[in-house]
Amino acid sequence: MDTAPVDLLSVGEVARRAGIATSAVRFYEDQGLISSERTTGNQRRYRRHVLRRISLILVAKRLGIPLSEVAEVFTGLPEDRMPGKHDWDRISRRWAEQLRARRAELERLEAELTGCIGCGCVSLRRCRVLNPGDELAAEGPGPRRLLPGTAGEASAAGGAGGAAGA
Amino acid sequence: MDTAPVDLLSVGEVARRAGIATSAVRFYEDQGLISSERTTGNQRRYRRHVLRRISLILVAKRLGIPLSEVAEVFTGLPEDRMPGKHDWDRISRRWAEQLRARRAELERLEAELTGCIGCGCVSLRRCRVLNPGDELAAEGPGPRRLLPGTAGEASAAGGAGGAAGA
DNA sequence: CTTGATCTTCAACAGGACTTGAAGTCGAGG
DNA sequence: CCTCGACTTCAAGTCCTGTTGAAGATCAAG
Repeated sequence: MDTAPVDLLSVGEVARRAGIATSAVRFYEDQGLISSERTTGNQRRYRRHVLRRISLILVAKRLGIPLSEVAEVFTGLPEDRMPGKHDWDRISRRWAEQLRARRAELERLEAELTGCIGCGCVSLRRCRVLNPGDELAAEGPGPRRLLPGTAGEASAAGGAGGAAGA
Repeated sequence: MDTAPVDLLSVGEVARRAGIATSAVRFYEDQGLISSERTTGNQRRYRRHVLRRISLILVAKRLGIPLSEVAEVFTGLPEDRMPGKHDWDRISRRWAEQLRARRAELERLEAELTGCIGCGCVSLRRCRVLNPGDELAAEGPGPRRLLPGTAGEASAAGGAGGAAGA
């Protein structure tokens, strides 16, 4: 169904329509998330449907989902046509689940922390959350008891948190 | 109140008790989150209360709170004594609030996304979440309508992905 | 005093998602 | 044809939280 060659967009056009920088568009292409054809002069020309892909990328970004994951779900997408409702269904379900898990984790931490505010750990000793590791040091290394293996992950959220800004 | 000089810990000791790497201890000191005295031979010697500070840092880390924020709350802490219950109260309340906000944001996204799964955006056009920015491009740059001002922030957060895991 | 463990500093790397800059090319209007 | 803005590539920088390595000093025990 691609009929008119008119539908080809330059990188600047795509960037403008998607509301991102041209550098980002090129970056996404480098990452294999979108693709383009070239003019005789070696300039990129995108088909319209890259805009939908970029929308998906931006949704993922807001959700705090890494590009690698986006790349993964994109492998199931047809390269030559618009992703359809079925595709979006599949992807949104998958991401909603990830979101749910992340929220649950946050809820757990929140409960722990607020529980601790009013709790009995008056002297701060043996508090579950604080877990000084001083008197308790003998039990083995450090206060990681609450987040078993995944400690590394949370990291910045910053982004995700959506908070901070570039 | 500091009586015995016996209470001075080397970097290795602190690391072991806190359950982190010595490099991390030095890093925290570089960042001004903890402090030390030096022996005549220029080696670090920490007072016991740095362990509590490190505990706070680790809690923050689990919460996905950046070190810069930790540094901020630390400015209100006395340098020469153990942080007390009052301090911990203040800090935990503050962090709990941030957590709450983060969770709320996630819930909002989740609702949006799951709402979208079963919703009427059959053709994916004019979907709130997807918001192609194609037909709608005229309204100004891009699909950032849902995250009013902060869109740029997410940036790397490598960690941020927060979620996803390192 | 010697040995070996621990310590010192400083620089560089990791990785995620981009941005910025340099140096040069293309395309469209006049 | 000229010019200017938009485009090209590639390298390097940014932010964050550390880790790793190199080269050398110090500490505690024997």
